[in-house]
Amino acid sequence: MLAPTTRAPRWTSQRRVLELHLSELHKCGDLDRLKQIQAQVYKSHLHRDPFVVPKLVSAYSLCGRLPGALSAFHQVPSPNTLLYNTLIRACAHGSRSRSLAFDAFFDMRRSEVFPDNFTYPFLLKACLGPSALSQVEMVHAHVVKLGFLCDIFVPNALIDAYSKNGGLGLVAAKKMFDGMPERDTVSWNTVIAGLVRAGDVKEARQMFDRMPERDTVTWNTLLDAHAKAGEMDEAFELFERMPERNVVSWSSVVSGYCKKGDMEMARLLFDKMPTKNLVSWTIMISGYAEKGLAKEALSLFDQMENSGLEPDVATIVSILAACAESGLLALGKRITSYVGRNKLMRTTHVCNSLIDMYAKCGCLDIACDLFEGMVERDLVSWNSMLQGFAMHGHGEKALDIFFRMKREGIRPDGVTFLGVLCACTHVGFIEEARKYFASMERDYGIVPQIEHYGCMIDLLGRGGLLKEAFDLTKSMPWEPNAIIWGSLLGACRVHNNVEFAEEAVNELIKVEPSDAGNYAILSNIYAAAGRWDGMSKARVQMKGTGAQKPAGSSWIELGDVVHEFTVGDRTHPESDRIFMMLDRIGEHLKKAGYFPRAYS
DNA sequence: ATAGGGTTAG
Repeated sequence: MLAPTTRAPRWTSQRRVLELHLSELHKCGDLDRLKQIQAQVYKSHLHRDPFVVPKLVSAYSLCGRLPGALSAFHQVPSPNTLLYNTLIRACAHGSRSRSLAFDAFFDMRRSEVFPDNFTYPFLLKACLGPSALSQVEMVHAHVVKLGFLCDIFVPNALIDAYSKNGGLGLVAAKKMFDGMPERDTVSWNTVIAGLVRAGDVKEARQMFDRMPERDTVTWNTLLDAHAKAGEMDEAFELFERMPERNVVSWSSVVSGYCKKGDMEMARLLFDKMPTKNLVSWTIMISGYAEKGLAKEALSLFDQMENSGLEPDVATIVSILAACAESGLLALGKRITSYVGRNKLMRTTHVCNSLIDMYAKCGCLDIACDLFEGMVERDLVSWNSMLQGFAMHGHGEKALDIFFRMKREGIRPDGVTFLGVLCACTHVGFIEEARKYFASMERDYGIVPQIEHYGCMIDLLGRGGLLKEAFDLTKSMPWEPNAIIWGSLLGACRVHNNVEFAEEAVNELIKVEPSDAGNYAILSNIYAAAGRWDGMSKARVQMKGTGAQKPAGSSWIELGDVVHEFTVGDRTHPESDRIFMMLDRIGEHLKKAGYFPRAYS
């Protein structure tokens, strides 16, 4: 028998309605709606209600408005465990507010509000960055002291947090896993994911084979690991063997074949997918875009829209990155017009991707207009613009950007200095470059990475300061890589220095023995110096390694067709006319007094 | 009554 309906007191039903509205916000994330509801909360005097406020806090967090979450939190004079937990989760969510999660936690402890088993998984999400490992260790100690290891969610979250901290963290994660009295599928999946992240696909696979019960996530993790490692035979074998496939499984194989460049196979599987979501479309479109296949990418983008799916920020950013990589301006412009029609797309992130894409495609004027038109510029915006100018040889403009960002109080990072040093190279500012390089760590606390050394070495070498360039190479805290030896070698060629060149090329061959270009360069250097003995030695050396030099290529986009050219290639339909034009240009150059170097 | 961990696009 059902009990007769009892009428709840008016204030209770009002609160129920508000709670319901607030939990609906979890899905849509509508900020205006949230503000309306918050006004209702105030009007009903529920802004201190211990069950309503947590919902407000998480709704604000889901809308990406941490200040709103914080102010809702601060309305409550003495927050309880639930409210603190929601706040910690809200802070852990954003990338800039992670330290606030710990502030909230310490505040919670000071107020003698007791953490529970829900507190720690949230707090562990906030452990990222340089001091993450010690943070995880601290949380681990708390957990042990308060005895929350018995809730399997907590050790699982610990495994995840530990495993995100490199080799040392992975050791701790495995130790945690081994010490658990009981493990569930998530425990296994988390260690396996950690191993994959660390690049140890082999051990991940061993654990996968040892696992008592695998779910779709387990299969997907390993499938994707193989796909990302370029091992598509293994990936496809797992894909066929797995008992159940979902969108993620299909997306992973499609993505794997795209990365391998096997677009036919990728497309075949993409067409066979039982259900496609925004992610799968993004993978396929970006795959085409990255390969410069404009027609396919454009037509697929239209098909996606026709199927009723709205691209989101991630889709747009991903496609734009692919366009930037291949120089696919046509699709980039199509995306730009899409962004222009959608107010939701006017985010800093999207704008940054547009600037990067236009800059890399050589349209610096458009990139510049976009940059100047931005209302809110973040570090990435400044870096993209700076890098864009530097990359295309506009050293002064790049440095102007650097001075402007300093004036506006933006803290530069390592990427900024990479752009600055690159700009100095283009304008031959050796003295300035030395100054900036020295100021990185001293004034900004940025430890120069091997890329920064590479820039400096390149710059000194180009300037003819070969001795200084070699000295810097040897004083680096790392073993020089192929890029560094290569740029030293380039400098030796320009400045006709055979002694240094011999050393550089021998080192280059040590780190990159299968690149035939290196032997060719060595041989050319001997030839130029009239040392025929050395020349034939280099030729023999190359034969011995079976090295092959992949042909370099250049390409240009006209309309929406990308024309690609390689050395000696005569497959282009207009080939004869192109070579005729090249000859004419060559004549003009000679008349203007330019003679190509004998060896380059 | 209340909220939580692992995989895929960036």
